[in-house]
Amino acid sequence: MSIDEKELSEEVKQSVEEAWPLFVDFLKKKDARVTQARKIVLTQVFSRHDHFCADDLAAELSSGLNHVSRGTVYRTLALMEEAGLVRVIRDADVHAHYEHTFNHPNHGHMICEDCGQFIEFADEEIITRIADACRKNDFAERTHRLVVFGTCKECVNKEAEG
Amino acid sequence: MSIDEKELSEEVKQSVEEAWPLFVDFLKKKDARVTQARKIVLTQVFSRHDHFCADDLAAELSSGLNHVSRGTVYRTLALMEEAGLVRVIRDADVHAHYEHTFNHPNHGHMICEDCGQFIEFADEEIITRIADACRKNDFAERTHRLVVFGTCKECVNKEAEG
DNA sequence: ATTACTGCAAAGCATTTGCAAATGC
DNA sequence: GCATTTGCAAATGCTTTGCAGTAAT
Repeated sequence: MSIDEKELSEEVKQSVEEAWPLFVDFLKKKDARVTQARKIVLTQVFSRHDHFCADDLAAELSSGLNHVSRGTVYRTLALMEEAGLVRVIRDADVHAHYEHTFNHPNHGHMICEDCGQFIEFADEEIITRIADACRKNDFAERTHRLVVFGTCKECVNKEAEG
Repeated sequence: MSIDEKELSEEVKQSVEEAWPLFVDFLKKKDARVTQARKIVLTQVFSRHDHFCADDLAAELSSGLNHVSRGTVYRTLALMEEAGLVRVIRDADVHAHYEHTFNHPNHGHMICEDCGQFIEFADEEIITRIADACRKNDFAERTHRLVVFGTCKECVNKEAEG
């Protein structure tokens, strides 16, 4: 049951050929295993040109030769994100987070993935440029959201000490 | 059982005094009703200075004099967002959306709230400015996400025709 | 009076997880 | 051979919803 038998366009094949070794490296560095299931998921990801959601991908792999279970698809996507091979556009975090708008113009947020802290930052130019991009695309902006994920100063230091 | 009996700082009182009439106007325009529960939720929202999540707010209002049920808190927050009084920082959309990163630098997405379409847009300067902001805050960026919500050209036209 | 809103508890639903079997190393 | 992964199905947990009672207009 090799996945190479799938009908893949040249473009997809090439992406997979470039991306798979990167994933293998990542897995080895992590002392994780290089498995069939992980290759199938990666291939399916690169077979899609557009945006997709985890559940659709899982559905596509729920039957047929290249079957991978839902749980494994979710687990592999998380790994691929960690490896930087996939990006989350819209996340389904357990909690929806709010803030009030009153006298508080839109701004970006940095979220520390270690301690969960939110740091606000403002940049007029970014807001202007977003508005410009919308104008160019004839898109009527209602609101926007800019979130940066990473590690805050304190947590970086903590790690360095540890 | 008036909510005015709550101990509120001057600052909070003032925000509520300014924001409540705006919400009342919004509700009237919508032919929706101005209710005690809605005022309690709005007051609680402005009693928080920081970011909060829907469920925490619901927990705070789940007991005591100013009791409001979970369902109503969620429904009211949605109304307040529509009214522009509250902003969602991190949403719990049903689906998490992904895209691949390979040969595909980070960029923004406009999501049409009518048809669900994703439109990509790139702006080098925005990326640079985000990196600058992170540097200033000693924040180690792993990745960022920029999403604009609104209505695409086609859907705006559709509405105009309808 | 009429109609919308609320509370409650149950349902929804994407995602996560526990555990036995399978697979990579 | 041993440890990690997988598949399956059940659990999780935020959010939504149906319905009967309540409150706003």
